[in-house]
Amino acid sequence: MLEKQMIENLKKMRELGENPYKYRYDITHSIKEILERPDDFIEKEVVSVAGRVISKRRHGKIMFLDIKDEMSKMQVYLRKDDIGADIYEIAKLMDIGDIIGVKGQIFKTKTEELTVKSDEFTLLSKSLKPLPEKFHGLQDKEIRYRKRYIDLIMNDDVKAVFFKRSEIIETIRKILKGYNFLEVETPVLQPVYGGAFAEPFTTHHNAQDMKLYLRIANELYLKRLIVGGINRVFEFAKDFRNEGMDKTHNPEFTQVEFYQAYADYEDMMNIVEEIFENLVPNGSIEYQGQKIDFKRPWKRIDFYGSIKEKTGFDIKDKTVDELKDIAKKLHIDIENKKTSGKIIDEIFSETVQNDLINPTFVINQPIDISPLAKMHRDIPGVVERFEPIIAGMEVGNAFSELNDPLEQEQRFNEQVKERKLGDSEAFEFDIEFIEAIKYGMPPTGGVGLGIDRIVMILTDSPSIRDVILFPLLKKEK
RNA sequence: GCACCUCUAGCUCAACUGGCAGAGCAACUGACUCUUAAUCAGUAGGUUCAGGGUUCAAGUCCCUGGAGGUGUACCA
Repeated sequence: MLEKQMIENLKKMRELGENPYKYRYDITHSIKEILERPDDFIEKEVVSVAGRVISKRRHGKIMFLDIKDEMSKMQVYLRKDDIGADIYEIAKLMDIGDIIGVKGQIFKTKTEELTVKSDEFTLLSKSLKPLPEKFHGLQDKEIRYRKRYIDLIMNDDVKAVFFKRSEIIETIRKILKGYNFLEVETPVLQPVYGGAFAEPFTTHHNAQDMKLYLRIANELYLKRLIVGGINRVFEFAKDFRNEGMDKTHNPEFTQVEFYQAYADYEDMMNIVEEIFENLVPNGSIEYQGQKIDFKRPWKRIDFYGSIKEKTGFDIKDKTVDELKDIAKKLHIDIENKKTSGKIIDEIFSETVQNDLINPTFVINQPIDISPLAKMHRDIPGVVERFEPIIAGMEVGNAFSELNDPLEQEQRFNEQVKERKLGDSEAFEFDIEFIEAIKYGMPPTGGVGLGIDRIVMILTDSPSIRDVILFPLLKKEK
């Protein structure tokens, strides 16, 4: 009904000789600029601003509007006597949601509100769908995610999250570029997937009649570039994992991975700390009611050691049956976990991970859950690896990269075995990657950081869907 | 995947143990030249997510399906 009325208003505008969809409009100032230093504008230069009408108060021959541009909103005062009777007729046909431009001086009303006194009024784009009610805004989560544009129109804090997201990515990029890392692009479509434990999405290339996977990670390609002599390399990558969705998982998500030749995992911990030092300049933030302190150096805890400390059990060098027994004693459900690596990992996340609120590097993970990491130089059975944990969330993964091709070959073979034992997430054997590192890969440190989770933490968002503009939803039926 | 919850006007929400489907905002008509959740008078607006069942009677109870949320599983 309302839509019918809005189309009716559009028609009436056309009958009055108005084109309701203009081509351009000269804006002299953003509303934000005017609000920031009002004294420079009040009763001074003529400004023109443009934005969406979000509310309308008509009083006979005058009207007040609130318009909103990208960042801010401001009141507009329209007088029939100022803009002319013809234009005032157009203004009367304007609906909430229409996009307009106004030109005039800034003044303060009796109630001290900064207002544009419009001498010229231009309807720039007629809307034909009613916006949600102004006071309660848009609450329905389904509409907010499915039609994010309405969410952005109505909810300023949502817009702020995505501006912040862009800022975070820019900060990371700037730091890496500052250290002469080269930004590259590597394939999303991969004939062999690898670099992480996950189920891939599969697709098909018709012309080549070839099965392809959407990447679950870009690690093995970036390492090829290290082999090729690009000594510092990074990529902001959309990765895809064919798995369940929850507060911290979306099937497509963003990671930044970076690799530095001649560095080890200690060096990479320093860069990660530096990145967060820049992302959180005042040293601490609050996330979901908990204070998080980012001051360097971050706490480091040993993978096996922290489990022992927490539970009293030393789970290193145990058989699968012994591990199952320990898990049982700790009341951890490991029904679906078959390999010792999976059980160990589960014990860790159930006992230690959730309590790590302040940024912590969990270091020296077991070798059997780290097929791309180099063995620890001193401690047998573990690798040189760290996972940064913040607010109980794993926000990254990093190692001194394994560059011994024969050992890598062996590790892939282990994965193939696990795959045969039923672990559908175990690696495929990537023979081309082995070939690449056979040409010689320098010692290298590498890091992957989960951008979405980092944005969640820095914007105090409880769900990954709040930091992804268009999170995956089922098709509407 | 499983469990629980939700789905009513464009939006935000009501409707008792089954008994005429309602309000505010938005919209429409009229009044109003400093209002701001403008005000005042009036008007209109519904496949109650879809389909089936029980009943004299279903928004409400039952079944099937859909979408969303929360938790859990999976997921490094």
